[in-house]
Amino acid sequence: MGRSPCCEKAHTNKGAWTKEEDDRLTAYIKAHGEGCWRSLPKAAGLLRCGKSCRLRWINYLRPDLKRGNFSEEEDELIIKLHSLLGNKWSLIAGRLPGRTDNEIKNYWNTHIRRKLMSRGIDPVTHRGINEQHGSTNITISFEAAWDDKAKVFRRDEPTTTKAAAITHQMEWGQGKPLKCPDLNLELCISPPFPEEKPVVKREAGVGVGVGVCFSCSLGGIPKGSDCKCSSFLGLRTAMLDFRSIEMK
DNA sequence: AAGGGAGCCAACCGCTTATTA
DNA sequence: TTAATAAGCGGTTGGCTCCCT
Repeated sequence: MGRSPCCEKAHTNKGAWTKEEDDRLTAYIKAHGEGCWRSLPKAAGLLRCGKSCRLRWINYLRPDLKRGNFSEEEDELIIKLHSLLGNKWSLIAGRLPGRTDNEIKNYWNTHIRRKLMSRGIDPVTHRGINEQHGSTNITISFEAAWDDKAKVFRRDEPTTTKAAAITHQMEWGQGKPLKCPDLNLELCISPPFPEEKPVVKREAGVGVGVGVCFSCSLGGIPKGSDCKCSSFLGLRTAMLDFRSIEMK
């Protein structure tokens, strides 16, 4: 059995939105807010799929959208974020107020990719096109136990099945090192430790300070305002604080 | 002026993840 | 615990516009 369709295809419009449809959708959301997308089209008197309404609102009608050309600062921020996050457009968009994931994705594919190529940088790996790739091992391990009361992972306790499940969910190898030709890093992610200062590890004469928050450090949101440092990469399964990522 | 190709972007599709019963 | 459903996400497509020949 396949998934049931999100809407009745036979009675829905497709393709470009008309002015009237836009007005209806905008008026409805202004009056009732963003609620259940599935039931919205009927309630708003639109012959559209809920999914289509959601997309139209998020990508085009939302009043807080910036629109217009990307600034040089936005360009550089997108490049930085992409080098850290890859094609996680929604996460990148979250750091660029007024921009949507779709807009950034399109902009990346049409402008930035070419811009990087012209600089001799591979847009996928963010390394020089002519650079030789070295081999890399990435090992991610959790040494923590899940505290069900506090809903947090606690360090310095034996690894639990839940911690192992997260490793599995991240698809980073079930304990086996992941070979990645594009990075020369060995990473070790451990759970957050609120009172602890950011970890700085030095090895082979190279110090890596990693008290990093995307919002604060990359300039998206002023520190202390709306910054939610603890929701690292949107991972909700466990509270992974980027401050606790150790690099060696 | 017309035809064709390239670029751009809105919208769709299908998959994954989260939530609910 | 499991299945069904809803929402979210990223890749892809299709159509419009612009530019070049």
